[in-house]
Amino acid sequence: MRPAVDKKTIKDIAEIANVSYATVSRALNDKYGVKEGTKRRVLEIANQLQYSPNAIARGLKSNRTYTIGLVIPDISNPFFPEVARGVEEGASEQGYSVLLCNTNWNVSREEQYLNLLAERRVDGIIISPMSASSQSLWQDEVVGDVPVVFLANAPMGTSRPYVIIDNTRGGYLATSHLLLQGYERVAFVGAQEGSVTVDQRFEGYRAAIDERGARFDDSLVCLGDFREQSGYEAARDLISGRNCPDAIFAENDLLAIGVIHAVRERGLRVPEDVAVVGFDDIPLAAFPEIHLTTIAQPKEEMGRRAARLLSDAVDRVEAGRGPASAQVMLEPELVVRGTSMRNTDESRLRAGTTLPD
Amino acid sequence: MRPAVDKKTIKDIAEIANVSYATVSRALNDKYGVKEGTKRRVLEIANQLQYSPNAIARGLKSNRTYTIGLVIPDISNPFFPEVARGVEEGASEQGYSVLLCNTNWNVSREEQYLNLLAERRVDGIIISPMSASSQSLWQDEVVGDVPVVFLANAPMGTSRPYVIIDNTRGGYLATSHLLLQGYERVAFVGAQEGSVTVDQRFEGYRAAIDERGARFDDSLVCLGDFREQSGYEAARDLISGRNCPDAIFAENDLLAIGVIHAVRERGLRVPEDVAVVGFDDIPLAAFPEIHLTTIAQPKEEMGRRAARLLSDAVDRVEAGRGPASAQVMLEPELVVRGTSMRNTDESRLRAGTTLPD
DNA sequence: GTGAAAGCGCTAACAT
DNA sequence: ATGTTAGCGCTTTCAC
Repeated sequence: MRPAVDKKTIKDIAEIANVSYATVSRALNDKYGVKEGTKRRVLEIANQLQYSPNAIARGLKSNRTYTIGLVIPDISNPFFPEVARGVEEGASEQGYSVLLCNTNWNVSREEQYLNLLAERRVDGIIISPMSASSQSLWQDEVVGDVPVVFLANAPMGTSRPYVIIDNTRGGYLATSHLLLQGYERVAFVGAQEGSVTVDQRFEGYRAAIDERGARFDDSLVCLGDFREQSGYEAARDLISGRNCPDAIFAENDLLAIGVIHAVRERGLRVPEDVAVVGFDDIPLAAFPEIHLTTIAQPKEEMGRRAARLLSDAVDRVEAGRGPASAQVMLEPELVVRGTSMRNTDESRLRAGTTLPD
Repeated sequence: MRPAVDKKTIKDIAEIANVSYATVSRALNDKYGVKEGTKRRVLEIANQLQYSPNAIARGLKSNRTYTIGLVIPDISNPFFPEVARGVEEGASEQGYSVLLCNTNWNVSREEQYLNLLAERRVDGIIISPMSASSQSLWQDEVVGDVPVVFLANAPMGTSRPYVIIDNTRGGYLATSHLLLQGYERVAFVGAQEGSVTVDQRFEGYRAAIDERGARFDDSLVCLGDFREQSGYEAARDLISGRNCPDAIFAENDLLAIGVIHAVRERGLRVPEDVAVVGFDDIPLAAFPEIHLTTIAQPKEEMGRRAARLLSDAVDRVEAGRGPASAQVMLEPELVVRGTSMRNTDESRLRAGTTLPD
């Protein structure tokens, strides 16, 4: 029971304009079959009344909400804001609004949100799932027939649309680069096991090692979680271990930064003693003070494309055509900065900018 | 005309359960006046049918959408992700979902979104407005009687609820700190003029200068926009000007980081030659490589409190009680790090961590 | 304890 | 060109 001025409806307009409210609806929606005069009058009155069409009612009738859900682990993780921005942009271009769903890296919250989105009858869902778990979630039980697009992280072998980069290739690029620079004992620092992206990046790492004739060493692989602290700890262990690596590939930038801190704290130099390559190219990585070599994902573009893909999927479903699923795999890009080049002017130069004196 | 399995409704359940659909509604909503037996049966069937209540229909009936709009300039600006996270958390605790509205620092998009949110009949709006402009927007024409809570940035003298920090005091703290460290010519670098927060931070700056008996110098004030680049340019100009400052208060951290880069590029040392203090305490500021002294805002908490405030406001409106407006002004906190301490062990120590050797 | 029916605001047949 | 009416899925009187 809202007090204040209750919102005006088409009936209010109809009454004043002396027409049926069907006519008002037609006029407002620019349907044909309305005399110019009445149309103008209706529009005029609507304006005066500050009429605001009720999207809820419209949605009930049309079965379309023009809303999509964006399900991500954590908006405050530096990887996601740009992605989210891309999604928002793409979505709003297509006339959709975005419900922000932060799962907090929590599988049950992910499922909760999926149910919520179903109840809200969103037109579609863009999700960056916590992969391992998601395998089961995506057995269609939860999402039903709502179009879904995976973003940045997709279950292996899914038939649904997605926008990702080639993570395996990314891992390969990173590791090859290190090997080509002459580093020989390249370690792998990763977040939780069982994550599809982590696994694939590791796969690329392995492939590069094998291809370049380096020796794979189990003790050079270190898993933890996705936070800086985890990278810090991993690197600390690696360095103080019996066979200290001379390069570390961290499968995300936050980890990589933690790695750098641990290395420096140990009194070692980056990249002279230990080189570091990250993954994602978060904004932090580009800062002169960090200047991290990394594998870039076009985050904003990925978001935008996911939104467009979803919009297409919705249209297709609406039109009765089946959910043909575009699966977009973008090329990762190696961005060479200062943490991976040994004995070059570049590395000295860059390291130099960090110095206060 | 959705194909596939059309969603089940209470009628479907009613049919199978051999009761009227009113009864189903009651059972589902746990209303009293339903025999235990039927209730269980209904629930059972609902479950089997994978029934998912239609929030749209419910919303139409109840005039409540359990959705709020979060209107911010740009989620990819490092200040906002944490704020958004807080909002999302607070909102979902209270049973609300969050529509993410990125205005892209664009006044007309801000207004567009406000209209959109009105059409969607959100239960309330949390907004971090682009203040100067917003003065007009908030003449209630656009938002009507939808509860609004301002976040981080509120129009001067508004009677609506808000959650902000004391920006004037923040500016004062930052500047005093610099003055107390013995710096004498403290410059002010700010984003666009006419922003309430910028103005207030400047006011604090002025107050501190006057109070500490320093001389205010017009040529030490430099306005631009909110990006790092702008801080960089401002500092470059200040430094090469006739009276180079020995300290710079930048009213946000991104600006401050730009300032630092300009100073270093000029061959000057931070903080020995030029001290820098920022504002906001974005995650970047805490990194050892930057280690920026700054004024902290409890971003996540602010978001959470805004969500709670809004929830309260909605409840109040719903209950017919007027929109009593809690206005929360939090204390800013000076976080002293390495960019503002001259000639102390602390500063040398901190600067030292930056060195690769 | 349960059913019948009205109605939330809108759109879309189907009349006229 | 416009009016009448049904109905989207649900909640909620009001009867029985």
